[in-house]
Amino acid sequence: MSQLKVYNTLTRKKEVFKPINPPHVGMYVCGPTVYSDVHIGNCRTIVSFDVIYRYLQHLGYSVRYVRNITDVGHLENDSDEGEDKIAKKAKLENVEPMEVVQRYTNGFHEVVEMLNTLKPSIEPTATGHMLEQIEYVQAIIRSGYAYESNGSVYFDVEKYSEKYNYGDVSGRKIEDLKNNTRDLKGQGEKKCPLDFVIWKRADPKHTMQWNSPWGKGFPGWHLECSVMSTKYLGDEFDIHGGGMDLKFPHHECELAQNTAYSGQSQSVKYWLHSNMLTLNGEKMSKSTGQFFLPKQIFEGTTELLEKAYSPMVVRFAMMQCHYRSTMDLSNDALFAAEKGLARLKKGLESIDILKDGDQSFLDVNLIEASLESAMNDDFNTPVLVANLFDAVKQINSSVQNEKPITQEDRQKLKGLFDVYVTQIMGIQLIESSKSSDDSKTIENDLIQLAVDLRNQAKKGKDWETSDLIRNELTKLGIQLKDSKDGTKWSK
RNA sequence: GGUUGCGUGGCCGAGUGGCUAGGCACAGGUCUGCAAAACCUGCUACGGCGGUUCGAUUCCGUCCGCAACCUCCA
Repeated sequence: MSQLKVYNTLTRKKEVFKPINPPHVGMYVCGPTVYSDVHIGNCRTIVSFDVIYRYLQHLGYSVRYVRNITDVGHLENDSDEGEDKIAKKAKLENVEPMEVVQRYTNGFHEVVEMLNTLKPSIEPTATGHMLEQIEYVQAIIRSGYAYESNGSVYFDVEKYSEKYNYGDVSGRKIEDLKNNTRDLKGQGEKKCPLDFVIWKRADPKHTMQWNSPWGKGFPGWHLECSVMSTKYLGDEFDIHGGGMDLKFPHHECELAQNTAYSGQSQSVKYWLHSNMLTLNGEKMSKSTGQFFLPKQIFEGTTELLEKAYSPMVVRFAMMQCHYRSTMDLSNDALFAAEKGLARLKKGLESIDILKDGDQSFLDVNLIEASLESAMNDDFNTPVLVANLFDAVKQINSSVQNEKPITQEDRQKLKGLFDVYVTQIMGIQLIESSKSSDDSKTIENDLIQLAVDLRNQAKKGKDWETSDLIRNELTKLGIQLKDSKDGTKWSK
């Protein structure tokens, strides 16, 4: 069996994955800031790490998956006047900040559930860890890497970089950062423009504020992830994930905070980053309005797409692209994914109609090895999918040529689909058969009646009538398929 | 401007120093009263120019184009 290799942003290499305390694995992924609807680009990251989570479990690891909800502290910008995103939204809509938080947290959960992602083991919130965050700030001040200034507390990047490397995650050099920092207004409280806020003074009008040793205020955005990851996973843990765009400054700051806090410079063993989703070649982004919402795809209510695509189709489209590559979302891509998914599904169904025999036409172990090695190569789902399609091709041609398969291999082959498609990629091939209510039964019976009538017409070679029925049913969105075994229909 | 990454056939997207994924689309075929669907077969690409090499799409250099980050974003 091959070993799992993961691409570590820190070393920019694929490394053999060795957990710190096997069989336990600690994984922290940056979740959403719940100040507006989650868009489909956000979802890609969640789905990417969902597959990673699922695969680690498949390998037998006991994973503690922590994903935060940012409900305070995320500023609009880095200046002193920078406003908290949630507070701003609450003011705008004249509601409680926690109302904003609750609404968009609910929306986020609803969408990621539709995309069939597993829930994290712990989903902590920033507001729920205020004491821990204040203590963390105090600890960093004690260690000498933070200073108070006018009621706010800043992380001292220059001091930090005397002993440690600031820039490891994003691959930056401190000199370059100094030279390229834009001049922002209102940075007077900082010793150096690179310093970042870990505790922010709140003015009296601010709706979200807590008492602290430095007066009333709220935590800086980067702080919560440091605090909550180490609280639940320890000062040293295995995987930290998030979107590429968080490398700098968010993850860079997080790592610096961790190190300053614990003196342990290897707080995270593997940094994993998923790439961006693009729309017409440009990054989806809330701040530029360049995005669409998941529901617009599921319901087909965006002009950029020709029709609606189900969450499973969207998820499958994501699987056909590696998590570290940018993925361009388009109607063509989704259309192709929809057709491909149907093909995969048909392939699975065809396993049942393969002929019994003493020998098998295909080597199931070989297929299994190909699926496993794809996933072990830094979670390469596109290759996994390609290998599955290879299997489908073999299945189809065997159905055609009536080649046999042993009972044992048949079960094993079906098992592979279940494990790799359903459990690891999280794609439901078989729709959960929702108990058909009465009206649906009647509908089905009526359709069957029309089909029967048409078949009677066909028997009498009354093509005019039979085509009329077929065409009218097509107009209603019902497709008829004639075959040797009779006529089947689908919606 | 700085940093990082990318540029693959009609489209989407893997990967590799020689054996040159996969899906969609397209073409031909099987099936069919005709369709549709399904299935089978076909379709040999890696931005330009140099270099290293027996051999490069893959390594190196350079040029062009694109993107991300450098300010909030998954």
